[in-house]
Amino acid sequence: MDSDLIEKRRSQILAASMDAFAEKGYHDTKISDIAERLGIGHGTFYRYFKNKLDIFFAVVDGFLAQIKVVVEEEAPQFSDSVESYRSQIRRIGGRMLRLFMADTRMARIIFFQALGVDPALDARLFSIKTLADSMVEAYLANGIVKGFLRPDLDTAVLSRAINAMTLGAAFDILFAANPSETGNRWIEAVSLLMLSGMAKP
Amino acid sequence: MDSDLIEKRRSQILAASMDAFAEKGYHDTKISDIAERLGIGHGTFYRYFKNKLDIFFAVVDGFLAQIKVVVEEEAPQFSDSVESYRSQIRRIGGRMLRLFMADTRMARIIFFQALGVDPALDARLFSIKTLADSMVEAYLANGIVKGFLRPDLDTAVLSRAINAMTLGAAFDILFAANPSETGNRWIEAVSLLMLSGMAKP
DNA sequence: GGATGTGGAATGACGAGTCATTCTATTTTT
DNA sequence: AAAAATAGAATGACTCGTCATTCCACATCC
Repeated sequence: MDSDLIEKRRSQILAASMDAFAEKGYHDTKISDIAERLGIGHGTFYRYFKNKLDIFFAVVDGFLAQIKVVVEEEAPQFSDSVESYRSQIRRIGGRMLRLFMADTRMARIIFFQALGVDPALDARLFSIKTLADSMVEAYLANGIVKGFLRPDLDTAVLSRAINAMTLGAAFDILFAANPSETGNRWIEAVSLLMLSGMAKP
Repeated sequence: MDSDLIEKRRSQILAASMDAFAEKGYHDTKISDIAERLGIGHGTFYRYFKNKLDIFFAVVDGFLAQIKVVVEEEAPQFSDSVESYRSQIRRIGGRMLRLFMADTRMARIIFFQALGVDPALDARLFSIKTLADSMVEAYLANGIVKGFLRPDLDTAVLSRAINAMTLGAAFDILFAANPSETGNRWIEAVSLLMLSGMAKP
């Protein structure tokens, strides 16, 4: 009845599931593992979630929604110069990486488990990727229009390349001794690469 | 006795497994699926492979070995100028992408299935990544020494970033209408990005 | 004391791996 | 060269363990 309590239970189960999935992976996690972590019977689980896929979906989808928010919130702010673009890169990159740093479990699940469990989930991941790609591409197009980026850039490919680096950074951070320092190094190195390239001027 | 025939059977099973794994994924592929594709009894499978993990390992490891060869073969050739470095990027990138283009099934398996099946396999993937990272880093270090790359580059991070883009390219190619054209676009866009950056000069 | 929530035993589906048996091809015997 | 013997390759019914899911007896709360 008390929908507050129901919500509370649901999020307890969600949290325990995150631990379990991050630790042992989707297929090796039993419903009873999740229940055991909470000290509840595993039948109880089914009062709160339809089935195993349901909860995995909930776990992953919650995180994807957060990513989507970051991607979309940054969308409308276009810059006018290389300098403001650079600080934009830093800010968006920073937000994205902080998202991954905030919950190592989620990052682990996304990188190691999410793909290939269920077609619908794959599609979800894919659509976020596509969204991120087109957002980055819009930024590049803006830079070309405003005249501070080269006019001949292959924006479709470069936007994907940039997001690939973001993913690479998030992955790297997972194993870094000092995540936030590592994150900053990535942001600096990538923004330099993006704007100036590596060749000696 | 005839070890030729045994080898032949093994590779038939290997090929059928690749199809199956690429199509349905590791967990959803039954040994009987593989056998069915070949029109053999599933008991026969066990004459040629120890178990399910054994064949998955064989499939993935074969491909990883190919990647390793590409990575290692390119290692010793250091360039002296931006121009020769650029053509080096093109050549190595091209070889790598052709590897992924050559067998879409393998690329699918690597991206969607390989991770999280077995710790030993994860470790294998990881070690290839590390190898690739240090190879790219050696190239960057060479460029700095030779004086055609900026001396202040964060080579550790940038080498990872570059490999992340390579992976991004390979992934993109998987879904491209025209893979080889897409591959070339990636190579051009990334080599431009790497050397000159995107900012208008 | 009824309604609602909970635990964990019971169920059933599923699939990996085994093994006794059959089949086939090659070799040996007559 | 036909018949018999042998090796070893192929088969698939069967076993066995593993979970996801269901069900119901019991507890807890109003």
